[in-house]
Amino acid sequence: MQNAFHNISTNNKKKLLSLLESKVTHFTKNSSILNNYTNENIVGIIEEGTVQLIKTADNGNRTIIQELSTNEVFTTDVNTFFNDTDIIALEDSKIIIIDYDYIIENLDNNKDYFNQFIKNLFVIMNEKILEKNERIQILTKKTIRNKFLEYLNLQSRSKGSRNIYLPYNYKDLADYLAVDRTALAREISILKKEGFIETKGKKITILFDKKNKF
Amino acid sequence: MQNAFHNISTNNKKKLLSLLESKVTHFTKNSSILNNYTNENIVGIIEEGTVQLIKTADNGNRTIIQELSTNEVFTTDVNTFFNDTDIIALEDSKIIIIDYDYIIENLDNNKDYFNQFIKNLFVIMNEKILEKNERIQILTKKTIRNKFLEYLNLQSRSKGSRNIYLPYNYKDLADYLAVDRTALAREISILKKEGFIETKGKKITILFDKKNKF
DNA sequence: ATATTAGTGTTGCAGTTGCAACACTTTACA
DNA sequence: TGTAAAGTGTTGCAACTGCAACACTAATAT
Repeated sequence: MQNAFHNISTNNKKKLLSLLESKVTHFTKNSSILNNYTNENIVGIIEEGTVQLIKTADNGNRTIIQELSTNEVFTTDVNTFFNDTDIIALEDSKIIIIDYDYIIENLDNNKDYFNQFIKNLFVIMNEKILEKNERIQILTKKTIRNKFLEYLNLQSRSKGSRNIYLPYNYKDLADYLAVDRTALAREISILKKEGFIETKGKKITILFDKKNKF
Repeated sequence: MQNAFHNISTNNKKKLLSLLESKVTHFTKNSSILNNYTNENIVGIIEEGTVQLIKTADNGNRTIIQELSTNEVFTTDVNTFFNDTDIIALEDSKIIIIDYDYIIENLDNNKDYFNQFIKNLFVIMNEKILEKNERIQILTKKTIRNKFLEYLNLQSRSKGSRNIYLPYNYKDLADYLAVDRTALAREISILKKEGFIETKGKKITILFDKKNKF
């Protein structure tokens, strides 16, 4: 994921943040970031710490949608988040909060560092769109088996390898695929018995796959 | 959805498109747009006609992910689309094709019309992200009932009304929720019997909803 | 006006999934 | 180091869902 301040000097970063009237806000561990900005669209950039986008299910289970660290960006929208969704600081964090409208208003600006920042945000937004497309592509598959295989396909494709290293644990994978963890374990077990895949901890190897001609 | 040429005069639009070395390409009915751009990231803007983002399921069923008309924007990525996804012209269409990289490269440019264009694209990209977040929020619900109720909640919330007018038919709604049409019909039928909702054609009325205190 | 096609609603059934309960392993940390 | 907490794998079962088959209605075209 692109860094929002890629190719921007520390000095210019300061100028930029002052131009955008951004505020660096401290959030203590486990505090809610979203609660403070329910009436405006903001762009948040993690300066220090870790932040999690969390959704609380009907039964009270909380699942992590996304985890963001230093220099990563999140955007919020008044209409998107409510009730069951929140953004919380996983540890004490410093977050740069920018009013979305300030960015739009400053687009006429012709300062070098601002243009670089916009360029970066552009790349980041595009990345986010494509990332979400991928997730939707997976979620629209109708069985756990197909969701999981689609996940493997996309990973394998983007890495150009039949070996996939899970970036998180199986519990989180189940959350990402929006399925029950134990049901996923069952399907993975079946796929192994069928000789489709091999697993060793978080390494999954696709043995063969007719669809993608492995 | 924001128009990509919002607040840009016809004359400046021409200058802009020439600056970005965009090409207006004609696509005949049912022809594939994506096939022609497998090796580059493009931004497409519909000048005339209608375009559909189509996904072909394992069983051969084709479902429409998105339908775009005049002035609407789509972006593609080399890594995102393959095999089962395509963008096709629903009717003879003129499409403005811009190389994604050209937009990025021109961000240093300080022409008014270019800044306005970037501003528009920015708004569009943000809209798309939030739209996709909504869909993901729905798709991660585990039952048809909950997917449908989440859809109703989001619609009702954004319109500020208990009356929801489906923008498409029940078949397409099922596709959007990624569930079987007849199974959705069954759930809707149950919700009606339970007195949760009332339907009259494409108008759905939420009668009461504990969660959102109607 | 009528034939054809597209959309809608119902239901049985088989296959899939969530959930609960459990055993076991790994990790975190006092 | 030992103990609690977190993660993993298995299985039975009830609930949910996709699919097929069907009837009916609405829209469209000739």
